[in-house]
Amino acid sequence: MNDVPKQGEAGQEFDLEGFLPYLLNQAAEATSRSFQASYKADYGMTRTQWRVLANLGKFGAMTARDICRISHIEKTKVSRAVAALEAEGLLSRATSPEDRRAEILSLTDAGRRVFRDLGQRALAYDAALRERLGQAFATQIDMVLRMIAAQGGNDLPPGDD
Amino acid sequence: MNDVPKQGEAGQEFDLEGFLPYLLNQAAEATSRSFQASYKADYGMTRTQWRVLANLGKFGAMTARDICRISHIEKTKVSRAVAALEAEGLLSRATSPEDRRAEILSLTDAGRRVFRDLGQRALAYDAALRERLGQAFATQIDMVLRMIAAQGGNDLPPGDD
DNA sequence: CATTAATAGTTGCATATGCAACCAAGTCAA
DNA sequence: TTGACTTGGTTGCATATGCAACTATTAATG
Repeated sequence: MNDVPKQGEAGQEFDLEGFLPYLLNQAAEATSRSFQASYKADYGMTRTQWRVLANLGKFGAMTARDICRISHIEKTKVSRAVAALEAEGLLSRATSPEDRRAEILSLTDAGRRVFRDLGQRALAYDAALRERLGQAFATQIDMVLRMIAAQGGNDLPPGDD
Repeated sequence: MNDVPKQGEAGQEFDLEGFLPYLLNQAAEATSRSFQASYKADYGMTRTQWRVLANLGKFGAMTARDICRISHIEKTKVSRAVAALEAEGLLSRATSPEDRRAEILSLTDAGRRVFRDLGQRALAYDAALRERLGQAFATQIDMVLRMIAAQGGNDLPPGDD
């Protein structure tokens, strides 16, 4: 905490705290971390697992590839999450009749129960958060985040860090 | 993609795509992933390393603990990032005179150079992104993200996922 | 002082992830 | 049909991370 950072000789200096990717990460981590307690502690699920489950819960049966497309999660991540969820008896696979490479994934009853439980908590969590932010803002932010998510990192392949 | 998901019997059903933590993550990942190319490809840095460096670059010399407080990054993560940056000759340590447990971290000249380079790119990246979003919005979103980051997940310890 | 309770950092271990290589089923064209 | 190419998924390996346990130093308390 000593010397004042030297100003960049040419333009303004870079300010981490105004850097959108940084802010987004902070915000994302804060919320995820907070909600993660639910699926981690109670169901021993990973974030990816929770996401896969949520997608299946929301959109119904579909193939791993579909999940990748929809959620922008990497192939291998999905593959492993699916394996784990299956092992837990939360989802089941069925080779697609049309394409024997593909596997149709669907939640089991147990899986649906978990989805409903976590879904409820998620709704509550989300509501509380938006409450604190103010509805108007919360609505706007949705739009912006969607935009960023969609085109913020165009050209690049999916998958987390 | 078969059966329509059964509506939750009680309240509305949970919609992943409207879930703030989810949206934040998507957005954060999209941007981080995009910008990460800079520090990863050119300097072989990890995101954590880049953040630590950015903090030191912005705020000047300080202790690892300070970095933790400021950036909300976990202890061990910082410890390792520091070790790595040191190995690369980008920062140097000096045991604090007041407290021999603490180490004062500061960027070396090389480190400052890297910071300036990446900082420039970050500025450019950020500007382009905000451009696409529209300045007005971008300003607002900053506020909201800060709020979320600050209190979105209060009560919880730092660290990623 | 002597003991006990923090605190700054590091390290071991188990897990999650990214990437590239790989297998198997499909497609396309000669 | 055969051979080249694409595509749905999985796996091996190296790396990044989280958590808990640990060292060294300082603070607090008797």
